[in-house]
Amino acid sequence: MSKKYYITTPIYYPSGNWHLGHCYTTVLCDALARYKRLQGYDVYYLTGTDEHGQKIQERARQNNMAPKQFVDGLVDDIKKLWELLDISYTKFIRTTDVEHETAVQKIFQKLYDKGDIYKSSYEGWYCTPCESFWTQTQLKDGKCPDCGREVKLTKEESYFFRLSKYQDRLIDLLTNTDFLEPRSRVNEMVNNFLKPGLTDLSVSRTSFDWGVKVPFDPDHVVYVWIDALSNYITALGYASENEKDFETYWPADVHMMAKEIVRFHSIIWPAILMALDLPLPKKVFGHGWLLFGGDKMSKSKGNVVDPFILVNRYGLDAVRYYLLTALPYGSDGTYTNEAFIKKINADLVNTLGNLVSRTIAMTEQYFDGVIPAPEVEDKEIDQPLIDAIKGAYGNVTDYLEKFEINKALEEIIALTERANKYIDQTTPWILAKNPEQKGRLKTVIYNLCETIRTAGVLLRPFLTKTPPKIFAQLGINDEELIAFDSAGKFPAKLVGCKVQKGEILFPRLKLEQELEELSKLC
RNA sequence: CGCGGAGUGGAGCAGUCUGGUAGCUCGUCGGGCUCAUAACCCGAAGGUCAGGAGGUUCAAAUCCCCUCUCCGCAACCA
Repeated sequence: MSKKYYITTPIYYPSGNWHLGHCYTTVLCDALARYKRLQGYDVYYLTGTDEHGQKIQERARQNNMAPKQFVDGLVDDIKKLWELLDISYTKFIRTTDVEHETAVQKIFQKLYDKGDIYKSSYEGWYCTPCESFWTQTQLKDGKCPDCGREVKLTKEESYFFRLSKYQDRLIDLLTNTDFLEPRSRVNEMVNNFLKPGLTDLSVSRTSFDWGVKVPFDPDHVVYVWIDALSNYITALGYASENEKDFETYWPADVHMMAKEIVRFHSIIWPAILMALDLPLPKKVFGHGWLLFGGDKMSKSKGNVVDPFILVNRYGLDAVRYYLLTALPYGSDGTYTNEAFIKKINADLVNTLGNLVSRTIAMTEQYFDGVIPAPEVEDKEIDQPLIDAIKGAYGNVTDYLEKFEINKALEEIIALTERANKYIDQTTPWILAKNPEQKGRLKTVIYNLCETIRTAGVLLRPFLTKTPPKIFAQLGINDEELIAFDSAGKFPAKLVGCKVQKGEILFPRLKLEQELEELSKLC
């Protein structure tokens, strides 16, 4: 059996505005999943939706729909989005799946039987119009922080999870292992929540009923913590009659998410797993936010960028490329239409696309499209390019292992930049005029073809449309030549391949014109 | 003193952990080339690194202190 790799996105809350932020996390995981698959891992890639809760119930009511009916539509939308983005997930879990709901009840029961869940009550300030509970410290001037209206002291019965019991183990986990990355998030968690001391966690609600019923107390529904977080194991069949996938894939290799939910995944989730006596995930990674201009993307701010518009207009790979390069390790990044257009032009059009175009064109013109065997070398000029070709594979994989996706891609673009320079150094068009230089020209063309082959192979985890186009243009029929680890091998067996000029990989975008169009469309 | 992050040429960023006179991409200007998608290659101008005529040091963007500004987090927005 091959090595396994289990990667997850969070399960998204169907708020009705799927935007580039959701796309970021999901495309990021997709790239990692593809990367591991290409390396021969048995990959399980999970994504899904978190569909219970008061907000959904309310919004469904506003739309005169049953909650399930309401979320069904939103789930259809997001599935279409993932299809649009070529997301290669293994399973899409919904918290409304019967298997999930059943398993959640079993988990809740198990924790209760063990004594890690107990019944009690909590006091809070209740805002009737908002139907929300607030703690003393959350109140603004004694009023509801959301709407500013009066609140009244109310007592609500609830089941509690003994989170406090796991405090020491959690501190140890976060501070003494690399469970949580980036490291800066560890400080945040430890200083804000662990050091001050954990309090037990309310894990049921009676104020709404759109959720999983507590098995032994149907007035209560299981609150989000246990319902949503446990998707990572219920998706694999945990607490079902068939736990085969669970046995194969758990623990997760990485839970990927944006920074605002790191807390739940690095404190509450491990505690639940500890209580269930299950192995912990190997890694929780909290990436930054894709900001719009300087602001967080949100519907209320009206700055949501529609992924469908971008993909339809610029192609999937342009969008995937931008997303994957937009965020440095652990930090925030920005989306603007202008930055997007410029980045695509600079990297994909001018550098990568143009290199492929000119290389194929020269191979056709000088060698009738048949990739020649190298003959005459010029070590001083050739070696730096060959070193770059050979080195790229190791650099890219190193960055991927460290979740520095943007740098991995930079590495590939840098390779193509290097090849563009090589063309100027070797001036093939001059070599072509002198029959005595034919041998030298063969080597130059061969090296260039190798470069674009390597770039194409290395791009396979990130871009889904472009690599096959590059291989087709190179006339590659041999699977070996597109295998991921073949990227590190030079020379490969390209000699004799019949190149074929295809459509331009990425058409040039006119900045002014596109900005105008986009402002109309969005 | 709530916690965390950030403040570097016109824009966006790297460099700060392991101190030694600042680097990348885009833009601008000049040159070269013509295989290529007005693309490509080379070169230049432009910053003294938020502020403190602060501390440590032979030497600080880089370590310490203070101030200012911006952003995020504080029970469910990737």
